[in-house]
Amino acid sequence: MQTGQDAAAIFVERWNEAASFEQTGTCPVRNVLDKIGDKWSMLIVMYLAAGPKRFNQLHREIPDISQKMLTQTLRDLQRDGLVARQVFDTKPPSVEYRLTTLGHSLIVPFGHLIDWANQSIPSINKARAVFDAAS
Amino acid sequence: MQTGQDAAAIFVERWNEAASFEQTGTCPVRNVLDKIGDKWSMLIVMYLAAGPKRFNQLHREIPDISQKMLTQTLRDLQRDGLVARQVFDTKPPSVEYRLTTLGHSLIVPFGHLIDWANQSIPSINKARAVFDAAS
DNA sequence: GCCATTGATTACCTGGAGGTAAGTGCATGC
DNA sequence: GCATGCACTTACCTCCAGGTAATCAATGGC
Repeated sequence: MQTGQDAAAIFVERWNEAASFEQTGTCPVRNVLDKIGDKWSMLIVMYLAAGPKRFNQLHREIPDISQKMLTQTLRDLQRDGLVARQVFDTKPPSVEYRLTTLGHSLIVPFGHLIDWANQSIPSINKARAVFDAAS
Repeated sequence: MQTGQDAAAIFVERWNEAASFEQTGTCPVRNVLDKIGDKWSMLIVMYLAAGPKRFNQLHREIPDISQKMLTQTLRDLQRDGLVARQVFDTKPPSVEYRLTTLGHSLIVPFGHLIDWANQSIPSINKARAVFDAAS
């Protein structure tokens, strides 16, 4: 709770700080949250948490992602230093993706969020049912 | 780490489960992540963490949100049971928003994420600089 | 020769999140 | 009698994340 309050203060502060930038929404916290909110980043991180994977291996395990989005999301993760890309000079060149130390460190706090989500889903669904019934 | 791995497994499982639905993206975990990823939900939760606030009070404290989005986001949070709305029958009717118990419980895991983000920003920026230099 | 696989890139298109601006009904202040 | 504040609602528009599909260059199997 205390940590939460502190975090809230920092969060709001940074957010406001970014708001004063105006030109670009370069709030560092928002920056991270955008990745978490996008459709594929966290899914890929979670798949890579199990160990390094090749491009098409990921593609097969996540059938509903397009090649374009897989490439693009991996690039973004690589750019942010969460994922490392390694090319092997085999006959048909193969590429391996693995989480970096930084990438692995995300799994812990993100895991807490997922745990919260899973625990809270019943309450949320109940609240929604009540809300929708009254409208 | 262990918790993280477990969370990852549950996450991926649920995600896939939702993928099998096909018709609607009703993955419960994605459902929660969408709120966290959207532009205003978490900012409002963080502002309300400090205590109950009135509509226009929030609007003044977050100047760059539109009335439309403030109303809409508050409604969504209310529907999910994260925020409670209380109407006072004063001469110009006033409305107060406060976090529910469920809403407060989000602050803890979300705070971990923010902490991670703040701690990791230097690494991320460095990684970006390196990546951008090599392209 | 034909086709598949590997890891991409590119052009084109759509849906929906979110912004802008105006309007609403009521009450108080000047 | 006009403006202001409160808590919205509505119509309209814009932008971009993400999807679809075609293409690429090299290689090995049939």
